[in-house]
Amino acid sequence: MTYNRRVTSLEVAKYAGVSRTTVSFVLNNVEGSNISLETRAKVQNAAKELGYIPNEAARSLVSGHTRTVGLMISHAEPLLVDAYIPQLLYSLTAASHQNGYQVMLETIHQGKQNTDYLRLVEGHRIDGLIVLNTWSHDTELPKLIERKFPVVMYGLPQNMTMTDQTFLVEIDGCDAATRATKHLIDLGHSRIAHISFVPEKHDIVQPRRQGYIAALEAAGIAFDPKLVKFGNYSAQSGFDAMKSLLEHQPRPTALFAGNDTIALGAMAAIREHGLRIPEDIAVVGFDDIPTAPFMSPALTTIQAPAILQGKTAIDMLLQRMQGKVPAQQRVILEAPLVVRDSCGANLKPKARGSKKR
Amino acid sequence: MTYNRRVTSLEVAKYAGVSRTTVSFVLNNVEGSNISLETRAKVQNAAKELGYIPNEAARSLVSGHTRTVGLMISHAEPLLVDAYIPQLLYSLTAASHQNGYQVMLETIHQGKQNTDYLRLVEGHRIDGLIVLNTWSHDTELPKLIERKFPVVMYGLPQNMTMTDQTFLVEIDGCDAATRATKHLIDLGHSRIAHISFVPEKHDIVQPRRQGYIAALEAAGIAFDPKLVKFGNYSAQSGFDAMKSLLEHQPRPTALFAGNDTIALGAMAAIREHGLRIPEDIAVVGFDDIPTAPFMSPALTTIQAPAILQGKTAIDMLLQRMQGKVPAQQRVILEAPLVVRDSCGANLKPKARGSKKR
DNA sequence: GTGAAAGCGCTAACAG
DNA sequence: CTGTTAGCGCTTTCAC
Repeated sequence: MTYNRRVTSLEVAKYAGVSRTTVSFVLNNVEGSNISLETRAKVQNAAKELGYIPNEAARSLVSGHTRTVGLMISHAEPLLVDAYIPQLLYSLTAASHQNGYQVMLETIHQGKQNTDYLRLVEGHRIDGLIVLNTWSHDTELPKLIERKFPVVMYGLPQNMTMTDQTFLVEIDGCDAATRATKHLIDLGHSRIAHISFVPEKHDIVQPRRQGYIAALEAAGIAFDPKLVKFGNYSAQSGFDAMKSLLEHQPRPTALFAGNDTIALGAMAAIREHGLRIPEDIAVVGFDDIPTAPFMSPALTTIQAPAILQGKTAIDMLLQRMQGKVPAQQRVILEAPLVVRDSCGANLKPKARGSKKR
Repeated sequence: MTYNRRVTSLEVAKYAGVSRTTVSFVLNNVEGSNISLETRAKVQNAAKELGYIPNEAARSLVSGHTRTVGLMISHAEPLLVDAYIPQLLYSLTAASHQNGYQVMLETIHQGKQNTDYLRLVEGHRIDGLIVLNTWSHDTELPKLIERKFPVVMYGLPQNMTMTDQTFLVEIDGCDAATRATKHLIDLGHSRIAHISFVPEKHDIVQPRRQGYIAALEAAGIAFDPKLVKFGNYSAQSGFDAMKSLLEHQPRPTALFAGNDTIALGAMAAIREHGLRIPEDIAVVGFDDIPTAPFMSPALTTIQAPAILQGKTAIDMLLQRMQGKVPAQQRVILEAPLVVRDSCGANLKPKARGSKKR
């Protein structure tokens, strides 16, 4: 590679007629260093003219930090089919860059429960870590957290308990699921099916299931395990699960789906079965992905605040990386139910409304 | 931060009773260093027992490379609403990790045409760069490429020409658009609308538009600029654009959408207008996002090979980073038309088929 | 076969 | 107010 281009701080120093120390002080804006405005300007000009950009490896070797946050996605497969993580990614990278941090992506594929992300930490490639999908069999993550490495998670893994080093940005999935299910109950449904992800693989799913059951119990409806199916995060899995639910007699009259993508697949199955939504089967989703308002019919769903969640997580992590203690250890964000057409609530009062969000 | 944990190669050396050189040779499997199997084992044990992980900053300071690839997404907004980039991301990170490379994400937000990604290059934080959405006003990227820094792009930006340093992994968007449009023409349509992204912002869109026009011309159909609308990549923009197209008289009888998400929004507008798909308006999309088979009706669309595209780009970049010259400078991947129900081709011959992909 | 020593480019005490 | 100097932890040439 004839890729030669190495302006070092020494060259800048020579060019400006000062020492490397001065260059470092000026360019890093070190406080308490009384350097004349004139010298400052000379250095800054020299740096600009030579196109000097410090070598980050050298910088982080001596400073001990990297200005980089790691982003671990334990199950990367949802990226392929679901719209929630991409939104999080957008917000996470935007917030990081705004604060001068780079983002290093560490994904774990195909259920390979590896701990490669530790190399990022131990190899001093990142200053902090955001964990998107926790994976409860990971025994390294709790250790890392206990060692006070800055970590922010999107929910508490099943194999961990809160300690003073646990920092979370989450929604109350149980409460949200209860509200979603209750909404269907209030509309007169009692045979309400639920399709979710495989709980062993996804910590996020347990609260949603619990909330679903809680709502049924609160209404005096017996919980029927046959009305619960597990797929993955994909539309295909929602389609398949719904097909099998439709063979159940008596047929369910409503569905609470574990996410919007599953709901989309399930709705396709319902239509293929010749049934109408919401007249024959009402559907409520979870996440409010951007395409939810444009589904047919527009999807009633729990609005998970992806953008805010990303920004909040970075704010929290930033504080931890600077040695501060965030105001809250556990930030719980609002997740309101957005009523559209798929649940049937808009059926009687008036004709279907506009799809504008 | 009481985050103390610094096993250095010196400690490993001491523990194993050898010198740092030996440790380095053993752990890096340096060829030509005759080290006894016994010593090797001692070192490897020591490293394992002490939990030694080399400091990457030190390593890359001296070696000059970082085992990291940069991933630049010029317009990050599609992440919020479209499913194509996430798939690419999945495949890109999977291929990188498989080859022992980390992925650094550099996103540009809100049309801020900055060149921050240069800091990754000049700061020696990455060994190579993948550019997802090119941005034609960027004058730095061509320079970087000319300086032989390893770059692989997803299509040639409008302000660049092929040189021997240009490496691309793309699809023939023009040809694909021609085939999509011709498919509609063959089904008897002549008033075919087209909704795409704003061309000034998205290099990818021009070939699609050209292909659309080429197909019309080949069939002797006059191109009507009023049938072409520009939105962005979102469903909302497709919805809005379609609403305005539906006011056009005589109404278009078919739509070729610039991507599947736009198609989804457009279909919602068509339904809201009380029209049927495909009977009143046939729809063809572009990308084949994973939810396309589950839309209502299942979307006929051009299948863009996201997964393969990601893998191929990494393969190419890997070669370039190792100083090799890839076999091809310009890899063009297949993008077949997938016929489902939204185009109407399945209407006459038989009832609508299964939605299984 | 193994070790001593130099140096990657930077920051930050410590003198001057 | 500025310069000298000593490392950060690793790789790698060159002697032993």
